[in-house]
Amino acid sequence: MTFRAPKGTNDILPPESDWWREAHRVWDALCEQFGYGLVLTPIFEDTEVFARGVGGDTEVVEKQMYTFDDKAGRSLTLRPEQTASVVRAQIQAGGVGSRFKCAYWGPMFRYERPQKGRYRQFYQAGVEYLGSASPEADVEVIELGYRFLERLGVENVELRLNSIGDPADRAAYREVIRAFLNERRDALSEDSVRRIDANPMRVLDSKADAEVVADAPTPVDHLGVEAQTHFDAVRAGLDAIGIPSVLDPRLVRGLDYYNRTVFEYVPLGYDAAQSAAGGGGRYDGLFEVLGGKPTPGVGLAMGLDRIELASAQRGRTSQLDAYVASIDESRRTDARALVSRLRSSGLKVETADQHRSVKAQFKDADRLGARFVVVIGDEFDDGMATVRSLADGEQRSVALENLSEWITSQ
RNA sequence: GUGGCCGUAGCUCAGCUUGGUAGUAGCGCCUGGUUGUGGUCCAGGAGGUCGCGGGUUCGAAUCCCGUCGGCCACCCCA
Repeated sequence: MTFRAPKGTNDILPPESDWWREAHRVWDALCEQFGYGLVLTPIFEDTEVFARGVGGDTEVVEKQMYTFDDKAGRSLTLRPEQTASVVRAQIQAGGVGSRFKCAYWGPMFRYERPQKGRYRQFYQAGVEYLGSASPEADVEVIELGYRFLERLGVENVELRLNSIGDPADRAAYREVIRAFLNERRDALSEDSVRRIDANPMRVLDSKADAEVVADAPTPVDHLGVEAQTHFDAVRAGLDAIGIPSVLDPRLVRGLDYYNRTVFEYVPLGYDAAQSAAGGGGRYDGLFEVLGGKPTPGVGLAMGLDRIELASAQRGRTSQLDAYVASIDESRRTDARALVSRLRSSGLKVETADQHRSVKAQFKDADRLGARFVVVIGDEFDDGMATVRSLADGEQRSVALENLSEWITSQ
């Protein structure tokens, strides 16, 4: 009997995981710079947190949740996203005093049919900017996601931006779009017809009905004064810091808690149906929905699995500073002692774990991408080592006491 | 959830139409050509219950059914 990872889940092993380690470092550094503290929440929550937070009419809640009863009969759900958890945590902690900025990173779970860039366990890095209704918060969050992709070498990213207005704007718009869709009922797909009553705005991003909906009224043309002012400020703010964006009036997103600003990052070179590498928006009503005091918020989530697929740095392995090779069995102890000293001085160093032919050790070093091979032979007794550069084959004698400085200086 | 394509060595894949019991394939791996030296080259070698289960047949990688998994589109979103 052999086992495999469950459908839609992946093992991420070296050397592929080198990218993940790097992405995690980049993310942590970025969030620290931007002033976002770390938030850790449970991987499962009371099912109601998501059912209410994400919204009962959403695809995610209707059919994608990993829900189970624990031994005491509580209904729990593996988090399909983390915003609802973070908001729940803040309410539990007593609410947000002034502004509160936090970041997270971890696995999310949705029961879907897997595809490239779409898995049942997938990874998101995200931030939440809570307690501020200012468009400046939107701009900062959007910039952070943009910089993340930039630092990971994701090229040709299109930032798509839209505003779906305040709840009152949307209620008015809903009647307009409903009327439009009803007139064209016969031309629409089954899915879209079903949405006319439940969630007509969602028909806008249907691929099957793209033609029918091409000249449909859009939410951004039905914004109230306040939402319009807010949206203008977000766009101006992005312009001011040199982040290009395109207005996408058909961008609506599938979670109920969004209002006003919504956005997605789409790497244009990434050829797959699951094209959004990240996205987010404003969710000013979410605190009330989860039983808290009215508190505005804006956030984003970046899809690490998809970013990896689009990242220029994928497959790049980190270099080893030195590989220590022993000339024969009796030199293993000396080799180990040197490895220990070089590592203590901060270098990345590897060696064999038993004596092998020198040839085999060089091959090993080459495979690992070592810059230098340090040969430990009889010269070791005189305090010397032979150092060969694998890049150009140049070889020289270096005193052991200067070795780490010498390698560092190269 | 719906429709389609696919599953042979560690990886990429040929063979499947016309069933006869797997390939000098490429890459990778190991050893040797150097008694203390890689990446090139040459020689040799290891490695596969042909995803799994069942059926048809004297005989199945090859045909049929089921199942698991992957991919693509829809859907949905990260």
